[in-house]
Amino acid sequence: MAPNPAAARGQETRQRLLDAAVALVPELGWGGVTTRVVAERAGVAPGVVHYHFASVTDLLIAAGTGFSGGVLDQMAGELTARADIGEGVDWLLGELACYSGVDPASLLMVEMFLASTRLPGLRERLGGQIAGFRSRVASWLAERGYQGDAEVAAAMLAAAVDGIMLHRALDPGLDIAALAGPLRAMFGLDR
Amino acid sequence: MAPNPAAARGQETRQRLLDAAVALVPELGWGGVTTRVVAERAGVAPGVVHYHFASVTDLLIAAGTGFSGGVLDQMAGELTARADIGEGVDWLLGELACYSGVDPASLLMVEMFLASTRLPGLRERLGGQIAGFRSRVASWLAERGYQGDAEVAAAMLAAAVDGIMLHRALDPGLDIAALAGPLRAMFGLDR
DNA sequence: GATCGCCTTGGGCATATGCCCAAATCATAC
DNA sequence: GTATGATTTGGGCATATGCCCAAGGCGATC
Repeated sequence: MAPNPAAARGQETRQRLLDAAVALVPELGWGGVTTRVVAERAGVAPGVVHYHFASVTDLLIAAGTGFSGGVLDQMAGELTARADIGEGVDWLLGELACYSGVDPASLLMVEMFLASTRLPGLRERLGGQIAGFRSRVASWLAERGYQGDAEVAAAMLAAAVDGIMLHRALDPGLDIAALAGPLRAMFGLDR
Repeated sequence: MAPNPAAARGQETRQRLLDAAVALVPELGWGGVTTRVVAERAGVAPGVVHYHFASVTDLLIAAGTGFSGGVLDQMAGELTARADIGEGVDWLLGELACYSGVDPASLLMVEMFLASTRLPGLRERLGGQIAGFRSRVASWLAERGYQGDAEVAAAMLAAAVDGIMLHRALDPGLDIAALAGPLRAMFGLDR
């Protein structure tokens, strides 16, 4: 089976559709991304969408989980590379400062949370990714000598991160750096 | 100006539309609520929607902010009635246990967060309500002897609550009670 | 009974949507 | 040159959408 060059081009336009979807969901909302809009953004004819994907929803799920998987994997990798918990929390808050709460990445994540309540397929995939993230963070916490249930602390940390993201969307003036105090206290630091 | 009875009936059907919208947004998503669906749920003809509201979006904003205002007001009232911070945090977690994360109230709140990024009018109103909630909680924290910046702690608490809500939607097995440990630690309790 | 205000009805218009499909395209293999 | 295999095209269909509007109640006032 020779590596068909037409097939290769096909994979590339498929990727362009995925990229377009990732960009459009934050702009228009999960339900606002339509066949024609995503095709136009990707620079292809409308029919291509249903050639590469069974439905618009399928495209959105593939695009969303592809994005979230990458983000969570990289974030877990960088966090667990920190030498101690305090340093990790500080790094995490630094990262959060880059996310305004109304940036595309944050919005896409929240859109996926919501859509997953109506799409079992998405829910299963995203839930698995988050569980993986939590377990990696929990191992890191335990290795770095966290006193208490590391699984619970990791869940609380992940929830806090997303909560902060959510609230920054409404109040851009929220001072991220200041939140370090309570967050560090949560892990028994600064005593 | 006599209290016109026809006008009174009008206000009642207007309220039925608001109630229907509050029920439908969690079921179908913000963008999934259409003129005809909300009219049918309210038991009125489709035309009524655009008689009482300038647009479907207007209806959704009015319904959403009406709901969130009530929830936040009541929650702030009950929380700040607690005698000390530890008791308040425990009560809050108890409340959260009632919200599954996929219950209508939680979903409506998150839908509003997202929609507010695309609707300045909604954003302004919802942002104001959250700010009010935070300032009430901050006063309560300060009065109860919280050591540190009460405004920051209130913001972190509110964010944590919403983050927990978000994560429960994906992982119903998340043990709320266990989160009390890190949360209490955040306020310097249990030392 | 006639008049007046407000609410309600149900249909209609222009537009947008998801998905489909016969025909066109195009680089390669023969 | 022609056949092959895929991708791509652009239009089309049935349906759904937001918003509008002329006509119809319906109770209160005269």
